[in-house]
Amino acid sequence: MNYEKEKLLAASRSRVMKAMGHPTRIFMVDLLAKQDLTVGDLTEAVGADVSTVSKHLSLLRQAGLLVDRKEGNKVVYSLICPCIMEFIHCIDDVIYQDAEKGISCVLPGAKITTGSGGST
Amino acid sequence: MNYEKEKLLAASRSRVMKAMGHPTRIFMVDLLAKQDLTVGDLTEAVGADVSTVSKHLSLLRQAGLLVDRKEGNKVVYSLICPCIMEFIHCIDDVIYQDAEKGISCVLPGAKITTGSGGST
DNA sequence: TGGTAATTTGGCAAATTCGCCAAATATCGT
DNA sequence: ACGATATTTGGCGAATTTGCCAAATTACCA
Repeated sequence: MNYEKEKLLAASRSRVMKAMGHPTRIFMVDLLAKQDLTVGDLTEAVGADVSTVSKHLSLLRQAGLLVDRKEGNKVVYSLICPCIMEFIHCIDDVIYQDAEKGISCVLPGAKITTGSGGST
Repeated sequence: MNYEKEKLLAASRSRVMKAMGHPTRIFMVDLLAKQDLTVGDLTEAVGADVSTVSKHLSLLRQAGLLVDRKEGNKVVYSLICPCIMEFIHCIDDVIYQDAEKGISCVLPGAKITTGSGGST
């Protein structure tokens, strides 16, 4: 089989995934899920150069995840699709499972039985 | 605020996202959502070098998205978390919205109202 | 045991991404 | 209009990713 359509779809999907495949970018998406924020706000939260943050935001906007609007002096960014966070919580499930396997252990509240405690 | 926890979480999330942030890799995840497949099967479907596919699969496994098992001569890969596909379908929503804005237009069956008729 | 098929690993060049600085742009307040 | 604040863009070196080839590894079968 050729999988032409599937590959095109995969290309589009991967673009959106890749947009979120960066710590700073998904961190900002997380913040924006709670409230709209200006570039300045996000810059302070992220703790990187403004230009870096601006470029990350631009990338997320191009991926179709964010919209921006001008408010006086500032630019306010908003998350477009509320379902994104549901989606991200699904990812968290994967992380939990990883954690159980000892791959990573960073989810707040994750109950990791490290140490010699026998897994069944 | 410091956002320490949030940043750690973001790092984990971005790892999983990044794993799917590649056309070939998310294409394989899509295929594996329908049925388990061997490296050989996937290599044929993808159309790249076996070693390339193997490395992609290894990366997805390390991200906690796939598991592999040996069956005789071959290695069979399976998608761990069924919810991944729901997650991906949420991404598709973003793509649809992008398409409406003319950003991209690749979803099969997407109804894009550009002025001129496009593909059949 | 030798040969074959299936998969993984090492290595390397090309391509892409990342983050900072400096400069440009836009808007506000006076 | 001028200076200050907020954001974007250009550019560059550093780091990472990607994909192919060749070689190593593993399991099957005669």
